[in-house]
Amino acid sequence: MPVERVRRRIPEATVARLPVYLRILVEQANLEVENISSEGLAELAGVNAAKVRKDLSYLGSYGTRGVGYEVAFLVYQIRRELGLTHDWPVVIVGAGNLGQALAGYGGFGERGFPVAGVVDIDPAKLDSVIGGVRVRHIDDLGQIVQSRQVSIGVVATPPAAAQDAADRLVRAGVTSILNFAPVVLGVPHGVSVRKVDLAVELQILSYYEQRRVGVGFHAIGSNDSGRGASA
Amino acid sequence: MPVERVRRRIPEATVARLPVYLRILVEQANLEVENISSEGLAELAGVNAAKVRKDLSYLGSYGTRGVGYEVAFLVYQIRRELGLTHDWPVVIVGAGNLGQALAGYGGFGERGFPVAGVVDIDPAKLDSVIGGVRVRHIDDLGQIVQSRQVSIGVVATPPAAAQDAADRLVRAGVTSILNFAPVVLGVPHGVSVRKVDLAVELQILSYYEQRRVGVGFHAIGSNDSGRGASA
DNA sequence: CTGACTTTGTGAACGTGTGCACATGTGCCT
DNA sequence: AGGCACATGTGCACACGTTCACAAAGTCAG
Ligand SMILES: NC(=O)c1ccc[n+]([C@@H]2O[C@H](COP(=O)([O-])OP(=O)(O)OC[C@H]3O[C@@H](n4cnc5c(N)ncnc54)[C@H](O)[C@@H]3O)[C@@H](O)[C@H]2O)c1
Ligand SMILES: NC(=O)c1ccc[n+]([C@@H]2O[C@H](COP(=O)([O-])OP(=O)(O)OC[C@H]3O[C@@H](n4cnc5c(N)ncnc54)[C@H](O)[C@@H]3O)[C@@H](O)[C@H]2O)c1
Repeated sequence: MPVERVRRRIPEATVARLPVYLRILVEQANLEVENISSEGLAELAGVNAAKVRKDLSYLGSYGTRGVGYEVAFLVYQIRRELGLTHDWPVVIVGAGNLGQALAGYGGFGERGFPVAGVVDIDPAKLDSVIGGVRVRHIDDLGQIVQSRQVSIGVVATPPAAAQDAADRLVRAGVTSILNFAPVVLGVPHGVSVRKVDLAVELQILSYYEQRRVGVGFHAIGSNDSGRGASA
Repeated sequence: MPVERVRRRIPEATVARLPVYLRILVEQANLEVENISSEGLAELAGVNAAKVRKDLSYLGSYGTRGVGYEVAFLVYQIRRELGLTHDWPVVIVGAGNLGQALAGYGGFGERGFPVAGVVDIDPAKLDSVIGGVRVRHIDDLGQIVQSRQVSIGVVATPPAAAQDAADRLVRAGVTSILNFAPVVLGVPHGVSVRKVDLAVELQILSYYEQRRVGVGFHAIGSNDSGRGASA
């Protein structure tokens, strides 16, 4: 009886690396590379080969022993697993310094995250056009989210307004938030939040920089794959 | 014999949280709060109270049982541990969309990371002034790094130029790099790299968003402290 | 068809991080 | 002075993540 296969849960750490593999694989596909070994992919991603194999094994056994992985097929599988088979329109709250840079950046649309809207509370910002999108009033948020089926919101307001922005996003129906303001957002169950805090990143670098007194190197991880080696 | 106490190694995960505690503690200090309990701090930071205590215990036993931690003193200790007792000037490579937003953002200087310089390779970008800093040619990088004692560099160039930017930073003497380009940078031993990849963040959100079919919530961690609860 | 070679997929050992639970220390109130 | 309430600091068990090492599975040349 072909019961729909139960979705394996993929470890958090693996989920964070899959996008990196995906980017590299797409690049390789553009270079007409047809197959890639775990070692080759590991090299390009700056990680251990065993880690690559274990990560990919969560998707299923899609490699061929003695050969490696078929690039195009892996791209397809990772896309599917990450939910990138369709676009995820994004709405940006806050059309300041950062909001404008984000909205004007073409890289998101290319990767399946088109900017469905940019909203701001400041009347002076309204109706300017950034990256082909007109800045609208924050009261239009609900309408934008509904009509464009937005489920991801980006908070790019000053820290003091970030919780308000998040509340409005949630009320409008958004269920995932990427937060650039240096504050901890409170959200209801059922809503995911990821934060990007640049000052924190610099402070972490500062910590290792400070310790680097006479001593050698540090590979830094956590967020990502820091690494030493080569040049 | 007062031998200089051997520096305890602080776990990576703790180092990543200390800046968050620090920000909250500074806020509390501004609100004239004198003492704070691990529970209170945990609440504000969106983490477990035991974790807060363990994290702080790596700095030493600076709490008072029955009372909590003295805010001002903790601020001092965390600053010291993170190496924030003095400023860390930063040089930004790439004066595009993002580089301009970063350079124009006052928040870094406030937190001890003044922008010592912004460089670009495109003659058209030269001599424009962003956030009080004039954009200079990338050939001036060495001079800027030397004269301002810069040890942290920010890469905000297109992906194709990122490795070149990193190489130049390293050659100029920079030993920590914050990379915004979606590529894996190769650097020599002794150089730390952290990367911020916004597309990756969105793709991680996409993964959890996709799975949210009927099911409840997800707290997302890794980078940070995602969280569920309240509104 | 055989055998040498390549590379995957994964069991198992290890290391790191988390969170409970509680003994221990501190301040306050009577 | 003594007792009580409170909050820290940490031992311990468990969960999660990483890496090694190797059998199994496949390729390819002759
Ligand atoms: N610019 C950077 O490079 C940078 C770097 C790190 C962090 N950040 C953080 O990103 C956030 C935005 O930074 P920025 O430099 O763009 O700030 P900004 O002041 O330039 O822009 C903030 C925008 O948000 C709008 N806004 C204010 N309250 C709002 C509300 N309630 N609803 C909707 N919009 C509202 C403002 O009108 C303004 O246009 C801040 O929290 C900042 O700390 C920015
Ligand atoms: N803008 C965003 O919101 C955003 C978001 C996510 C990621 N990024 C990434 O950040 C990076 C910068 O993005 P952007 O939008 O600012 O791009 P951009 O094209 O606007 O700016 C890039 C700048 O780098 C300069 N440059 C090119 N080669 C250089 C070199 N070898 N040395 C020094 N400078 C050089 C260019 O002259 C240009 O001014 C890209 O890698 C992009 O993928 C940007």
